[in-house]
Amino acid sequence: MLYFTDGIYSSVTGMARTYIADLHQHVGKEVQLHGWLYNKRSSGKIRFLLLRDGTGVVQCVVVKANVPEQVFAVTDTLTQESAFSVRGTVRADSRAPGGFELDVTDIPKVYQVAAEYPITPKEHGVEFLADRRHLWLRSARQHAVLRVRHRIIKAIRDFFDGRGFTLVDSPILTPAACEGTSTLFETDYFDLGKAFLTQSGQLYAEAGAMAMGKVYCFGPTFRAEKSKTRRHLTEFWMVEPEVAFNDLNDDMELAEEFLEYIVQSVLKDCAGELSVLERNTALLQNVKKPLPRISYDEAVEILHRKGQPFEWGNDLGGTDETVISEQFDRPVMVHRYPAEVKAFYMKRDPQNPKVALAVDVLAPEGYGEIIGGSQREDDLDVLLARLKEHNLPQEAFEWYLDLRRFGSVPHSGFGLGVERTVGWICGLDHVRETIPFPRMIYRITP
RNA sequence: UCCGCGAUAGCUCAAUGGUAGAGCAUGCGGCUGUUAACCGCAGGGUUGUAGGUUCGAGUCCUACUCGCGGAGCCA
Repeated sequence: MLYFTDGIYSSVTGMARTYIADLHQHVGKEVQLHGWLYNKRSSGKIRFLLLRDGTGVVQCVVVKANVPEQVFAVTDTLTQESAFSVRGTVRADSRAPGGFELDVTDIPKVYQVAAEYPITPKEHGVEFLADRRHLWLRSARQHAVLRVRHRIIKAIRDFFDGRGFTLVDSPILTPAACEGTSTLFETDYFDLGKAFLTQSGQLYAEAGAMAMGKVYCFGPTFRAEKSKTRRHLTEFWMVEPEVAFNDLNDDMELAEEFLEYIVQSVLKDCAGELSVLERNTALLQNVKKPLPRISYDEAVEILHRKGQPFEWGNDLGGTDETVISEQFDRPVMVHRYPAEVKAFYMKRDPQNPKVALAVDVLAPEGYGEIIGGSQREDDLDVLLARLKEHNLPQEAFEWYLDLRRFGSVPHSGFGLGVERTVGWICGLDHVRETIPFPRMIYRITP
């Protein structure tokens, strides 16, 4: 990848700016880099400055005999995270982790000498780092996670955009609970009463699908549940495709192609990042369609065979999901859940009205549910009955019911949780590292 | 809301109920190839808060606060 070694000039020296990731193109030439001091080592008359610029880290070697006295003196004033620019000659060196070093000729500008930096090269606890998330983002590990996250989001957009989907954004402020189940964040909304932060864009995506055929919405989602686990955030990102005339099987096919596309894109473009994260990619290589499909009934059989206490009719818990996913070498799709544990809008299976035409995709290695989807109930009268059963106010859903009054068709869709997907692909032990500024029940800063 | 674990130097952690310690970071000094560099010296503490037991509490007891993990709920 090229990082714009283009016409951007330093106002200080009039010399083109070069990025560390592009150094391989400049071996033997003089370049000027701009960045921050990542770490420093010294040995008498030689200084090793580790410079990071967002694209990588390079060791800059300052030899006392080779630079003016004041340049050498400047190196002793630079503290960790001080910002400066450095000029020198690029040299390939097998000892360097990145393969290249810079033989420094000048330090033309020191932007700022940083105050004592709290995050040292040694280990820190999670609370300490979380309090300084805005600085923690500068570390190599966090760079890798954020780059993978970026690549995943790009893959999501490329996948749908390349298949004729239209992005139809759903609102974040909504008048009522979408599904009536979760606890939502509430706020005053002028003279119109209460408003809630959305827990899902799905109902609006259905309206989009009836208008445009194939749509997806992609935005932040909010849950006020007091969930306190490594898989939960109060604010997270979800992408929700919705397709008119798709049944449950079409939905599962879309989901497996989608997951394959995301994972293979990351494997292809983020090998360096996954290496920094020490991620074993063997299982990720397996993520290709077809993904195994089992019914909820078969999932219950697996649990019983593995000695897991479980009663038909319950939803799968975190441990149950892990036990099931351990039986497979790639994500597994579990379909046809008991209708009673699922949302009101899911269509029941005509073959067995006790189950809903729903599907959850469970990621391997205990990362849990990354996709939840279903075929939607498209019959007006059935939907009206479901609203009553769930004690939901019909008037709040009139617009949604209109979708069944004016050209109702079978349709289906699903939602993918971005943070869980990032956590799974990166092999992280907590979703709080998958988003730049995580929001959890006991943390809203920084 | 429930269950479990934890809180000691800026950070990560030690310390049988008997004088509060180390590594890193910081400051000073040394070293021309260091890779979380190394070597020497120095500064740095109301042991989360409030009570209690004891001749004596970082250590034992009670309550509280905050955090972490899990359950429930969910992506």
